[in-house]
Amino acid sequence: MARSSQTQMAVLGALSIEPMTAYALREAIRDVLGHFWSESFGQIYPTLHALEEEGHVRRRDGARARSSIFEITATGTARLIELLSEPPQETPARNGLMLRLFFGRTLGRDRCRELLLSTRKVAESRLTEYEELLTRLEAEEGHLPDWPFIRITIRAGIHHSRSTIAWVDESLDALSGGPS
Amino acid sequence: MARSSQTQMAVLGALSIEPMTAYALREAIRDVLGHFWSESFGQIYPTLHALEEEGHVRRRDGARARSSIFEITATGTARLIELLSEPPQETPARNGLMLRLFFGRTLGRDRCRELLLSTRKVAESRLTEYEELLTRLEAEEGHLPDWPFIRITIRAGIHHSRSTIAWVDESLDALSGGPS
DNA sequence: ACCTGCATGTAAGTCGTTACATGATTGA
DNA sequence: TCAATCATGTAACGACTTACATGCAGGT
Repeated sequence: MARSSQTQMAVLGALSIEPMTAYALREAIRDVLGHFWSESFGQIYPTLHALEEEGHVRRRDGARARSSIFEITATGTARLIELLSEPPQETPARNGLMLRLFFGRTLGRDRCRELLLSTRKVAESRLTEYEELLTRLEAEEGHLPDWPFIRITIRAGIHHSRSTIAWVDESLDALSGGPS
Repeated sequence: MARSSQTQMAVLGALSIEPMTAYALREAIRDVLGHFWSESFGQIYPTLHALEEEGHVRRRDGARARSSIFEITATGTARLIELLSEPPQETPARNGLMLRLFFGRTLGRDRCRELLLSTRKVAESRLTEYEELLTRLEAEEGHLPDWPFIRITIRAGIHHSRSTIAWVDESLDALSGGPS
């Protein structure tokens, strides 16, 4: 239930795909889940130790103790399924862009336009990124059992970016005409 | 700059539209900004007091001291513009839905379908809500100078909900065929 | 007399980030 | 040998939420 189960979920999930060190874990979370998830450094180590004590992960000790590779255990997999089955808990909404636009009269039309333009730029580059990622992974990992699910998350990014771009264009139109 | 400027922005922004009590402020933030912003109770009072000390808001004292109506001052407006002009700071991504779908192989196809269906349901009811809100406010407040900006934020909700629905439908299609 | 809603606040605790501190390994 | 990267951890701090505590006003 409570107790930062969110971080546990991300850590166990990553290890369920492939065993790795804490350091690699952090990079995997940043690079692979980065588009929709983040964990800070200071969370990963304590969580990993807690999971180890509970027997949900274990060290697969190769020669050196200096860098331990963690792998998920059977109870860890059970725990992961349990966590994944909990309803996603919404983080409190905090959209700085919308807040600024909402008070756009005070901020001024020009600043709003700039905000919208830079939002568009970000959305466009994300869109390209997602599309390339999809093509590349489709070829490299298209046969893996995880792929259909990974694909869904990338498609979400694509849909979202496109809708952002459309909304920005509409909004810029709405803001033109009339002075500052 | 730092120091929970986000909360200050929301508070000053709300007061820039209309003076009100702390209590009303909390309700306004929940009801009006609720779709993209949230402030907890325990934040609003301290922030309001801090803003008062800095002279950015003042109490407009009617008869009773028991409920003070706060209004924004000239320096408060300046401060608000300053805050609104700062680039929106991204909150670290934490999308529980995507995390669960990403590990969908472990979670299981059926659970993923359920998740998607309930996401669709939420998106549909949001969409209806936004559309009704837009119609209603267009009539009631369509003439106010704040309206074009408020409208943009509602349209964002509409675009976003629609794109979510389209993505869900696509994903459900992708998940059908093949067993659990 | 009582309940609901308006109104104001505080305290404790969680969650999470950032910065700091340390050291091994590897390649140039 | 020196820099970059891999690797592990802690400590301090900040942001935010929840629960608690209090009391008034107005309607039934």
